[in-house]
Order: sequence, then C-alpha cells, then structure tokens
Amino acid sequence: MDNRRLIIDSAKRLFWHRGYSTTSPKQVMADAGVGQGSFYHHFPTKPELGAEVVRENGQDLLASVRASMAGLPTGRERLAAFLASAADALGGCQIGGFAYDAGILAEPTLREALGTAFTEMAELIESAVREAQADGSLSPALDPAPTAAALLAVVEGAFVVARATGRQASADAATAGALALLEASSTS
Amino acid sequence: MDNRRLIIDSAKRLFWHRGYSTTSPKQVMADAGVGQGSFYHHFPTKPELGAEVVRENGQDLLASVRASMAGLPTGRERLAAFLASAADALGGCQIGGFAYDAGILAEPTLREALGTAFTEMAELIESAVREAQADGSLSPALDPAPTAAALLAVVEGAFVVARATGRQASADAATAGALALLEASSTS
DNA sequence: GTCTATACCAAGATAGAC
DNA sequence: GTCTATCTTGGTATAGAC
Repeated sequence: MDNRRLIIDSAKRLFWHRGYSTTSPKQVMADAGVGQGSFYHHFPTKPELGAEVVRENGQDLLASVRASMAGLPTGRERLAAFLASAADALGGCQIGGFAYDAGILAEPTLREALGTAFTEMAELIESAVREAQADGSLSPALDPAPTAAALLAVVEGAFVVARATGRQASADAATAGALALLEASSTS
Repeated sequence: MDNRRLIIDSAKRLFWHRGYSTTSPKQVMADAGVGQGSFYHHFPTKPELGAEVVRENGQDLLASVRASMAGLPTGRERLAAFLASAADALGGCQIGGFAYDAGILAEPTLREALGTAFTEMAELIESAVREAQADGSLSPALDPAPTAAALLAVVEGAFVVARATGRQASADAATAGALALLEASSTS
C-alpha cells in the first residue's frame, strides 16, 4: 500500500515534467525508491499506472485551481486567479502535455481520463465566468462557454509557448493580454 | 538529394502528428520509402533530422499563416484568419507539440529552433495587432505585445484542448471566444 | 509484497560491400 | 548514395524464489 503510493507520486511528477512516453518504469522505480518486483506487483503494465496518474493529476489541478479561487470577492478576480495558473509554466501543465503524447492518445483508457479532466476544468471556468457576469465584474454580453474555452486555451497555450521559448515571460505576456481583454470588454 | 527531401518530408508529417520522441527512424524510412543506408547517410543522427524538421515546420507554419492573412482588408480580419489556424486541431499544431517533447527540449539545437519559430510567430501576430489598431478595427487601448501573446496562446491552447477531448469543437469554442473578446473590446 | 534473474524486442545506430 | 548485416542499450516486461 505504501509503495503503491510512492510509485504513483513519483510517476505523477515524472510524467508531468518529463512526459509519459519519455519516462520509463525504471526511472519511476528509481525515483520512488522501490524495486522492480514491487513496481510490477502494483502496476502490471505501464498504461495502468498512466491511467491512475492522469486521473490524479487532473483532480489535483482542479483542486488547486479551486483553492486559488476560493475567497476571492468577484468572478473576474477568480478568473484572474485561474490565469495565474501559468505563473510557473516552464515545468509544463500537469495535464496539458498528455495531449501531445502518442502513448497516451493510443490508449483509450488514458484518452478518456484526459478528456474528462479537461471537460471538468472547462466547466469550472465557465461557472466562474457566469458568476463574474452575475456580480457585474464581466460584461453580460459575452457568451459564457466560448469565453471560458478561450481562457482555458490561453492558459494551456501559455504553457506551450513558455516551454518552447524557454522563457516564463512568454506565458506572463499571454495571461496579461487575456486579462486586459477581459477588462476592456467589461468597461464597454 | 531526392531521398534527402523524401526523408525530410516524411519526418515533418510524422513528427508533427505522432511526435518526435515517439517516432522512430525506421518509421520515417518506411514512410519515405528509403533504406537504412540512405537514411543514415543523409542524417547521421536523429537530432540532426529533428533540427531540420523543426526549422522547416516553423517556416511552413509561418508561411501558411501569412498566406491566410494576405489580401484581407482589416487587421482584425487578419487576426481572425490567424485564429482559424486551429480549425483542424485534432492533428496537432505543426510546432506546438514539440514544446512538450523531452527529446526536443533536451537538445539545445532543437530547443533553439523551436524558440525561434515561436518568436517569429509572435512577431507576426503583433504586427497584425498594430495594423488592426491603425485601421480602427481594434481598440487602441490594448497593449500590442501582450494582446498578440494572448492570441497565440489561444491558438496553441485550442490545439491542446481539442486533442485532449478528442473534439474539434473544443478548439472552435476557444477561438470563437477569443474573437468575441476582441470584438467586445473594440466596440467600447 | 518484494527480490533477483532472465527474456525479448525496438530504438538508434555502425560496418563494410557495392 | 545505397544496401544488408551486425551491434549495443534500454524499454517493458515475466518467472520463480523468499
């Protein structure tokens, strides 16, 4: 039970920062400090570990976005808090990198888990958009679902661009630009 | 000379749609229809092929965005044309996927080529933003660089989300939301 | 549940002939 | 420039003992 947790926690970090297909079971074992026998006892195949990791990383990310929004007075501030998710972009998004991993997409179970994580995140952002419109901090003229989709895409894209350029500033510029657009549309 | 071109063209498609680290030299040879001897004659190592592919895919993408913008009367329409780059998102961005590939990021040459491609794309979008402000189709109050960064991120993020959910509609929603934000800020 | 030993195949080349 | 044969390493397990 304990080793199983150690394996999952190591895999979550390694698959997140280094990718699923480009991280071997051996690297996970080494990082977790468990032997081969233990590893394959808990996870007979790599995809089984991957499924657990995608699910947990998705839940962790959702929880951390919720936590960063909690207690903020207006919907727009909660949206700004979500945009700040890309404040440390060089390590990559906890789930975004899986969307470009052939090993993930080839496995129906993993694909499914990944899609669920993104759908749930989109719903959370859409709720915040609606709240922002209700409390007057965002223009009621905006369509909530596409607006939420755009904000989610900005954050995911900010990770991509920051990693591609190697510069965190690339992500910061993107989220700052998105925030300015939200503000400009609200003061109309 | 001819086989070299065949190899590059196959690799460009395969690395684009299936990823760099998850595509083997053998798959490239098979797709290009060239033998092992020919392959390794032209590209002694996989990273050398990768560098050429990242450069060419970056240039191709830049050229296709420029082409899609050409002839459009207003800056905002040219920005809309750029947003339409994600109209076929399930295959992935021609360069965006490289940002999450450990094999690309580990090679300084490849990293460099990737960063250059993104920087050039950001500059192209920023020009279009400035033109849109000059011709009155976009609010002059927006800061051009962050606005361009946000739009680039929306497109990259649209690819990520569409692939994660397996639904093109996820990308369409994101770009539609971004376009609506541009319009809302301009009519202020 | 965990260990060590073993197995098998694919990735990424290298060698030398043509 | 291209071919076939060969080689090494690592990825991904399986087997059987403890």
